[in-house]
Amino acid sequence: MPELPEVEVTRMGLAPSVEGRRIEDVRIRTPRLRSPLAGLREHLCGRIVERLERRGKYLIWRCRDECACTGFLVTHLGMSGRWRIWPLPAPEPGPHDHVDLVFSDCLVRLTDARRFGDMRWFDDDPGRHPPLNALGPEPLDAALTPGAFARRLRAHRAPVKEVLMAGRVIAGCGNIYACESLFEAGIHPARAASRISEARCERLLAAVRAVLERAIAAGGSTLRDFHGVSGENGYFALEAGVYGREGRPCPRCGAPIARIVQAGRSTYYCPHCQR
DNA sequence: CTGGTCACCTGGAAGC
DNA sequence: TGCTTCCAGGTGACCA
Repeated sequence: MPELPEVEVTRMGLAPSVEGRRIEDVRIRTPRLRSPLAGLREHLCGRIVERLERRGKYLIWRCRDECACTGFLVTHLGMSGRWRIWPLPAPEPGPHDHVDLVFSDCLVRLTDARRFGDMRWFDDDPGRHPPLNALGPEPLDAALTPGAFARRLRAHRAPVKEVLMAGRVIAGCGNIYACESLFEAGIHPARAASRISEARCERLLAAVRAVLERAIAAGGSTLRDFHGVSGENGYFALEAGVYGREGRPCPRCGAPIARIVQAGRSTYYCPHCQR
């Protein structure tokens, strides 16, 4: 379900209900998602969620206990995960409701049909450990300069679409936003990253930022089945330029959108506008 | 290091 | 209607 904008929208939705609040109980109904969930209850019960942060597509729940001892819950929504807030008493959990974090007056529930999501505990800064330590810089962080982005991007010979999606040059760009950003920047997805001029790399960074910011402002509703933390319906508020539009006319030039497969994933692009 | 392939899961849509 | 096939927002292990 989620790429960076959906995770950021989720973070903003959850934060007011969890920040500064004590986790009274943790209910785990599934032995494992990507990682085993055993032990999470012991780590989380009684802790206070100090801050909810985001890194790429990961949420980082910074927690402390009564002794001001800090720890970190790192969660990922995989392909189909979502968090939802329920006031107490919450409805009975369904078959894909794997975890509840219970607070004094509400609970937040992780639902994930495909179970590609993840929850892991870290006793120290998760940014120093896999998987976060392999992530590239945050695309929306102003500290990332166009020059630095160009240098990093051009160090790779792989197709630029694959480099964007791998998350090592820049974090958080999944399949949809990688496609849309390349369309916006007029760059062919199969072009070797190393063969993109510095000027066009800079245009790509601007495109990535514009596309992500637009999606966040729209409430993450680029994904057809994205739901907010209160369950509000996902609807395509942002029409994709190319994603999922194979054979339909390019919004810029009218040429039919093409689909190719890169690294096992569908890539959509305009063969006329993207070079 | 690189690129390719596959595995992890379920459910929805499309095709017959 | 019902069965089969394909496809899906992500990651990471493994192999040449």
